[in-house]
Amino acid sequence: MGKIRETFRRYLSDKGLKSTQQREIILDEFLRAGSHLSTEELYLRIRRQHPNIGYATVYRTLKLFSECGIAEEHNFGDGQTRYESVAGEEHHDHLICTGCKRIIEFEDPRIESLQDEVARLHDFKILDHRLELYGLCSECRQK
Amino acid sequence: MGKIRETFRRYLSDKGLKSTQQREIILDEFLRAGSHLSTEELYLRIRRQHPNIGYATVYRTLKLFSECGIAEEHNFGDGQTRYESVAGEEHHDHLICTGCKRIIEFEDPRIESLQDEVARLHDFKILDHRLELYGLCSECRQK
DNA sequence: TTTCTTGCAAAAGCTTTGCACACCG
DNA sequence: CGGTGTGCAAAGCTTTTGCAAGAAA
Repeated sequence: MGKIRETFRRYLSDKGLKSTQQREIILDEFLRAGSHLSTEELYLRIRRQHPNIGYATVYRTLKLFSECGIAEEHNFGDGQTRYESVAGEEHHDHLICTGCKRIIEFEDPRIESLQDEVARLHDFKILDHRLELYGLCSECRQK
Repeated sequence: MGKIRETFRRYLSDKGLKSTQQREIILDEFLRAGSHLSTEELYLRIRRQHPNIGYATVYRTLKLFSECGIAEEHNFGDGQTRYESVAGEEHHDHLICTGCKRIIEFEDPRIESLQDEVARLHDFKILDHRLELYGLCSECRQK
């Protein structure tokens, strides 16, 4: 079984929560679909195959994913919360093209370590961070 | 006259917009009040002295500030848009204490230049960016 | 059974807009 | 005057929640 599924199921049982068909279906689709989906986008995808699953369930399940650490919430400024699977991979940040809305992930350990340094300077304990670069990709600049 | 007021007035006249009492009052209070205010917070402050100024006017005026570059919109994840005055000062980023909600500004040119490097690598033209470090300040850690 | 979940619909927040009247240039 | 701005209230959106019926343990 996938590591993520395992993490999720363990979280549920640890908390006395239940494993349900809906949660499995939502997790499947969440993992299958690309990253950075909004609640609504995921809901619409799921509804194709499972029209009886409600928006609230998707919403609540995504919160669960976030709580147990298999997904991260993001807010790219379009007024929708987006979720991204964190498949045990390295942390990464985002380049966001304001033209075509494309989201590119990147990762730079040098930036991370400078962040740690800033935090030390201010006697801060960093729990999370986000770095987003907004701009235009080469294609959109040509238009 | 302050540089910011001048910028704002020039923007208005360039666009054929009008300078009004309300806009002046809102700008005054915006500059006087600390940074990182939400629309509502600013509205409440203004209402003390000017109970007849409506929320919508504050909202629309903040948008104007943002358009003409004297304010920046932020979203720190609490569901409210916040505005910060950019008094011609250096760009800076934010350390946000999730305990006491305090917001500390910082600035690190080394991080900025690494960001530029990342953008170059992906053939991106950066128009804006944001870096936010969430965590606990020393006081909140002691509790 | 007992407790947790679900789906629906409704409530909440915050943001945005329509409109009639007021004001600026 | 003509066009823009204001204030109010209402509409829009997304996110949350209450509740009765349904499913897991």
